[in-house]
Amino acid sequence: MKVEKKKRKRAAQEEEEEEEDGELGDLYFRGIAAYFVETGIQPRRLQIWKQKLLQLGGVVEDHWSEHLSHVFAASVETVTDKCGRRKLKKSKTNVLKYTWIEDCLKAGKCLPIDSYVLDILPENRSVSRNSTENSGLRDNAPEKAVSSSLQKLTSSERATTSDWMQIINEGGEMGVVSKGLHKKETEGVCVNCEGGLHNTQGASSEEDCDMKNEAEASSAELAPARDAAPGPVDSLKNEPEAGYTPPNLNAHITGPFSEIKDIYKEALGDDRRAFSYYKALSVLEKVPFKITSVNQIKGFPTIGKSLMESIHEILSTGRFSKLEHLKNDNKVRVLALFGSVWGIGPATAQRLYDKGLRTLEELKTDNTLTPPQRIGLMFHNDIITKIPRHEIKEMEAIVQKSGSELCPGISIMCGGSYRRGKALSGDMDFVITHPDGHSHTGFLHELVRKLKSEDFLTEDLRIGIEHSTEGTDHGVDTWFGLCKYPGREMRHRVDFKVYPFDQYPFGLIAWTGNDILNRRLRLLAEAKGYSLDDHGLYPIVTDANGGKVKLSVSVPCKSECEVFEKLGFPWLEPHERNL
DNA sequence: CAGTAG
DNA sequence: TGGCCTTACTG
DNA sequence: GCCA
Repeated sequence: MKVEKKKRKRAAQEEEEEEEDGELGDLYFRGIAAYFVETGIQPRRLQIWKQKLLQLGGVVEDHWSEHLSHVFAASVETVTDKCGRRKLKKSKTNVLKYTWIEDCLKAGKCLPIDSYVLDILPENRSVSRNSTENSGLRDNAPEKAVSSSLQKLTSSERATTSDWMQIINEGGEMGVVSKGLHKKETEGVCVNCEGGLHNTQGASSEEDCDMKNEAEASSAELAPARDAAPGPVDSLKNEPEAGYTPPNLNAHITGPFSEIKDIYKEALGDDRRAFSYYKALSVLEKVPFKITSVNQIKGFPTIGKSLMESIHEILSTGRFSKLEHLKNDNKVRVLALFGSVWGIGPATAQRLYDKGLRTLEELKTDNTLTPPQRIGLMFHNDIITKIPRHEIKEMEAIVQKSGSELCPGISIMCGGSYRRGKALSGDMDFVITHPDGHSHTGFLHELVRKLKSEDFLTEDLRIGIEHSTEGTDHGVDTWFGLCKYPGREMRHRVDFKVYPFDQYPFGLIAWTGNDILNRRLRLLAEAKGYSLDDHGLYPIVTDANGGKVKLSVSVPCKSECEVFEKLGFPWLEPHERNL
């Protein structure tokens, strides 16, 4: 968490499409008009594919129709659910696996489609396949279908495509939220929401039950939308969630980028530049193929001129001179080391350096460190060590058990990167509430005391405000500190946040992240005349003087998915929030 | 208030 | 060229 | 650092 839960900036905008692309030579996707069946595909990968397709001369449509040249899907099942078996067979559309796009990108050219065709079987789903018929259909030269489909592309359809890109690319400016996404929202949000709450990791049994009821309640409210589209809902419900953590194929780039990002942030205090690398990292990590040429990522969002040059250097020479330069600078190295200590930022690191200190050992002799910094220093090595998922799961159970003993019905959930399904996390973020709306008051102090007595919590780093018993304020109890995995002395960073029940969904979203999602939700809220933070969604109204005023009463939301829904943002399972 | 964190 | 988050605690 |  530590690393990724930081600054968020305005993410990249859509690039200016067709215009300049028209002059480039290698638009090997020219003439392709495609629809993407999204079921079972990570949103980020979809984004990249669509982007590349557009970039290289193709057209992406947000709905299926028979004039399209290509349809891409993860499997036969998903595509037939979405488009209908009969229609597909009737049309001349090439139905391909997504791997075709990946391989084309890798190859840098348009490959033959033969081995990528998804065979649409006749009515019975049995195994027998009519390869003759299929191959006959598929062997149509793409150009043929393409040219005709191109002619049918009206300017309005192209505009649709642009809208799509805009949304995919940024999620900002969502005031314009478009048809394609909107459709998906109304179809999928309720059922997905239910699934999402079911899937929440390690909730105590009572709490799991509560959450389930909550989800069902909200599903019921939205029943009309669901009833309106039974087919797609079924397919979404059965959607197999493949690979929560796709392998990063571009560690040769993201590794050095991550290093330089940390240096900019923790040693040099250049947050802006650091965040540029951070954003680029989140894009590069999800590129579904190994980048071997900068041409493959030309025009990607968040990757501008400078980063392109850096990537080019890494690809062609295997080195990253900018990073080497920084790492060879002894002062930068010391600043980065000091800055990696919890509680010590760039300014303090610089001050300590100026005092002549050079190592963590020497730092321990300094008497100007604050108590939290001293603790951060003492357990520096522990704290920077990532925690394996299964250990977090056990520790979550410990906290839940103690919490329940203390206050039956309390809900304690570990959010952060753990909830997003990561295999390793830098820390643990516990988000706590109580469904009765009042028992959370004063709970945190007791919980911390009990967990300390059990030798689980060890050191305090920071203690948050006291929660008002009146409930008129927005106070959220917080506690930051360290804990021990049972039987071991190593310390881990732990955060607790206790929310009143009505603010809980907002807190849970905020502390599940990731940062980029939070940023997008916040921008979207802003565009729709709201202000979103970790305890509510507040309408912004214009007062008599024309000034903007944030109402103090939040739009009520009983669940995470209700927040997504109110914002008009397509529902994302926790593991889908690694944007 | 600056510095720091999430 | 300037904007790129917000809020709250520590000392 | 990226972007409008």
